[in-house]
Amino acid sequence: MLTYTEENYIKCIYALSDDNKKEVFTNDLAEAVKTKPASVSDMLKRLHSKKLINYKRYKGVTLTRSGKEHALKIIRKHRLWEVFLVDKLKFTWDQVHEVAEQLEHIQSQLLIERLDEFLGYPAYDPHGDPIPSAEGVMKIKKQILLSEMKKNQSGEVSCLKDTSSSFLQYLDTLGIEIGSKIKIEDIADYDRSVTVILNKNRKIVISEKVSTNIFVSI
Amino acid sequence: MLTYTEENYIKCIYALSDDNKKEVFTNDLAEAVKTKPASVSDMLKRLHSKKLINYKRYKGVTLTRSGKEHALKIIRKHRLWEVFLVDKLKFTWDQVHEVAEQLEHIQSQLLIERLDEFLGYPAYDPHGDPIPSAEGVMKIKKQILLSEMKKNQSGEVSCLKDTSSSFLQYLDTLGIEIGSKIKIEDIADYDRSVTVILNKNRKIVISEKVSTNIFVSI
DNA sequence: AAAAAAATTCAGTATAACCTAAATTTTATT
DNA sequence: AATAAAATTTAGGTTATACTGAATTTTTTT
Ligand SMILES: [Mn+2]
Ligand SMILES: [Mn+2]
Ligand SMILES: [Mn+2]
Ligand SMILES: [Mn+2]
Repeated sequence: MLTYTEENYIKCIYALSDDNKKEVFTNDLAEAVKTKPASVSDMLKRLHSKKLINYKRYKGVTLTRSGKEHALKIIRKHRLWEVFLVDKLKFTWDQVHEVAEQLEHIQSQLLIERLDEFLGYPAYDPHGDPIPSAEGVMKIKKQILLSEMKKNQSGEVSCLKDTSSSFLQYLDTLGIEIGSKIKIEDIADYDRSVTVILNKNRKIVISEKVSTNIFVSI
Repeated sequence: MLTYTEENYIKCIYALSDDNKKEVFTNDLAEAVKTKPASVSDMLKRLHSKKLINYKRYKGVTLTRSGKEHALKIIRKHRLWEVFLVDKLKFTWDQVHEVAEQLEHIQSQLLIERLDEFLGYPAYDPHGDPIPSAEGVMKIKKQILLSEMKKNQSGEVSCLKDTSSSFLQYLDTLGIEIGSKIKIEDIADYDRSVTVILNKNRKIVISEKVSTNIFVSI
């Protein structure tokens, strides 16, 4: 059984490793878990002795098979709880993350199975992120960043890179949500801001900072 | 903010104090939280310094106003989650306690308000225990132990003193649930076992060990 | 009132998780 | 290749929680 903190490290390593494809480095991890590199080194030793990570001093870490399984379980729980909060308890998409951070650590196989069933086996969370199956399989959607789209290209908002409250609330004011139809009308050379036709009926201008945080399926 | 363990102590003190009417003693508390009296003494000092308990060495403890408020909030969360698990996720009444022990520590005002609303503001949990209001008011039902009923007296099963899985599962085999109609047909002098008419159509015999763990409203 | 038993506290130990500062290793630059 | 810079680890220490065994205080029994 992992401690609360160990679970957070594992989850973080998975997130920073891009589905366990890249090594994760101590300083990046320290920043992500809001602690000091020295503390991370301590923890990496622990995680290694528990066979959750592959670890060679100074060389960065990856998750072992077991570590990745743990990570996907926690992500599954986090995202299912987010769906619960939005669909059943009428939370807004910017209110769910903090609570889900706590709920993801609840230990009960039965609970999460039944929750999944109760929610109708959702495939995506409120921010468009895919929910891993009970077997630990997560299918990645084909999607590109809005900032990478060409003029006149169309698509549908599928997922958000930044899920901070402030970003989500700003999207609310813009009227952008998961599933919104997008067509690129123009891209300004000067600042890379894009003019977008939203849901075929509204024209809005999006800064580069925003367009690099929105994924679109095309 | 209280730690997980502090919350468990506070809840336990409340439970052992019979709604804060009696002092609670170190050894009893140690047994209840499954630790050593020496550890309890440590914790009592901490809880005292946080002004959650009234504490005089060797004299037992009671909760302060603030301590009691905390206790009732935790109990409220525990029981609301139990209702959720049974009503929405099809848990049986003997499966909920362990998970609720974890869920009761989730910190979110909004979550518990919305959960309460989602469940339709239930007054009782699956074991018949009253759910404190958001303001911390818990109304005690008028009820007596089945073992204290007289011959020919009638009533309705309202609450269970023992909520262990084994007891609840035994009640399942007897066909007893919250709301079951009860009439005392006979009481054996020899072992205090009672013969009961259940729901006006079935006759069962109940040992004293069982009858002292069932509350009945009359 | 003294002795025995029970309850409680005190003193010391262990573990998880963190920190700062210093040392080491790797990488980048001259 | 030598030096400088950056990244990482190690060393040593702190705080919070919770444990055990010994000492102390209170209560009960004789
Ligand atoms: Mn989230
Ligand atoms: Mn999410
Ligand atoms: Mn319970
Ligand atoms: Mn209950």
